[in-house]
Amino acid sequence: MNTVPQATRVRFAPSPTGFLHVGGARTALFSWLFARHTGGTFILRIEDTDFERSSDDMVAGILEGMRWLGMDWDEGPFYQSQRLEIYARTVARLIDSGHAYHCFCTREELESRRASAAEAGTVPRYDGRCRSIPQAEAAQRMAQGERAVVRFRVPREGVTTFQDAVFGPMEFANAELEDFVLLRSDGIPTYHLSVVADDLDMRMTHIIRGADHLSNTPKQVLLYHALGASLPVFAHLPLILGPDKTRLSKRHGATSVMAYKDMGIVPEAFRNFLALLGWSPGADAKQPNGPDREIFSTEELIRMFSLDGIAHSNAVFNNDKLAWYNTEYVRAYDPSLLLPLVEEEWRAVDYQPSRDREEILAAIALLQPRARSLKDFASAFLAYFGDRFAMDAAAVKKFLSDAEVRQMLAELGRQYAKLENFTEASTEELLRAFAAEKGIKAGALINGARVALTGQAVAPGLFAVMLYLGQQRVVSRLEAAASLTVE
RNA sequence: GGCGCUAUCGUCUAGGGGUUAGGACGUGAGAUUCUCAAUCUUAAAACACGGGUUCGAUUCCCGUUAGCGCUACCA
Repeated sequence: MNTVPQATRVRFAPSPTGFLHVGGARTALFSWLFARHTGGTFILRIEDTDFERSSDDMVAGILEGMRWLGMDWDEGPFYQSQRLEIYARTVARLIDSGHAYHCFCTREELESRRASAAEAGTVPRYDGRCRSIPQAEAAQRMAQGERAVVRFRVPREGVTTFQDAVFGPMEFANAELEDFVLLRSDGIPTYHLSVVADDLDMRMTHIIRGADHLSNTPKQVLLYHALGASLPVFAHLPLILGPDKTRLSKRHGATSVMAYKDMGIVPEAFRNFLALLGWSPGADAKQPNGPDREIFSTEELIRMFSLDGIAHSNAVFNNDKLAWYNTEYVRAYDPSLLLPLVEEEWRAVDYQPSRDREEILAAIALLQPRARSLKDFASAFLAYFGDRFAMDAAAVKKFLSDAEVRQMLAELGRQYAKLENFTEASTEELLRAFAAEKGIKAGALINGARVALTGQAVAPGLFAVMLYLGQQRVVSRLEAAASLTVE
């Protein structure tokens, strides 16, 4: 076949029956990466033909999630609910060509037939009893007010085949397929019809979606054939599972991507993590000396992404690894780029730092080596951004429960007040001399001072903290240790 | 039940007819001593099972088992 290089057109087509969830986000990411890698077009289409379960809030939530992850789209969002004529036209064509027919069986009838089939132990498949109703008769019955769905006339014999870019050649016996519904009795299309009609209308070249659609694909292939269209490339993605290896769901906790934002995850970390769930850059990640690479910039991901690297087996979502990615990203950020994200966290908890921008950036740089998430800056590390901060009870108990130590810290504070050249070296020198004079281990004083100064048992090196905080704050916070009550 | 997909450390994965089966997360141990949720060193940890094919299978084929998916007037 003589193939003309064709610009790729790929879509992400979520159903707004829930927020953007992890699985959907991964599908979107792979589609987006593929479109960007191939220099093609990325299209967003909202599949809202299930009016009962779709809502505007969910659409907004999905768009928010897409933006958070930095996945921009070139066309859309298109809404299937606004494209009903296209589906009606498509169905009319299929009826005219004999590929589809009206079915007057009611839901109740179908259900009872399914039930008895189940009882008899046979396969509960639509028996095609309305297949032979002539079009004229069908038209007449509908004119009299009878409700009908439109079904696709699946060939009784033969096989339907297609090539999946991930799973390879696929073959399904037509006899396994039933005459599925294209148009519901209220005139709303079902998924199979709308997805094919739209993918055709929007000239999609690649259909990237979850493997849960693999078994649905032959039905759609049949539709393509019936419409005289050539097939797009199908690429099915293995699913993402929860820790118990069942399909990821609400039971497993956070399932909406925005929940991860709320946990203090930075979008780049989430994206990096997601990209390597079910896809691997293979040799591109190998380094001559040292471990394989795990951290990739967006540009690298786009450059390296290919359908070939997609795994065939399902993957378990690993929270620990996500947390590790987050840590790596949070620590690698330039403080000035991290600041806006931190500020968002502060707004969320209604916190206002009382230091100026330069100091805040310095504090962020000081804290980054120990931070794991954006949340750290909005809770544990607040003592660096202002004077309003909480004392961690466990830390106080561990290092400040001795009243004598608290008194010594206050006294140390008074000595610091008199220190002329307040530097890392001088503060350390003074503290160690003071400890020696008091006959106490320097470590005990250092640990106590850390808690007095930061409210936490975990902090950067104490004297770096002192230098950052400045003489005045160090003095007053140490002196305040004396009046601390420990239960 | 039928159909489909899948199977490498606990997890994510690399690899592929002959390898000490590689890396990452997590876990254990040790070091450091100014804390650790920091850092460094280090250890344990995998080819599901059974048959073929082959001089040789973890790799290819078949089967078994297990897991997942589909089997709607949901998508």
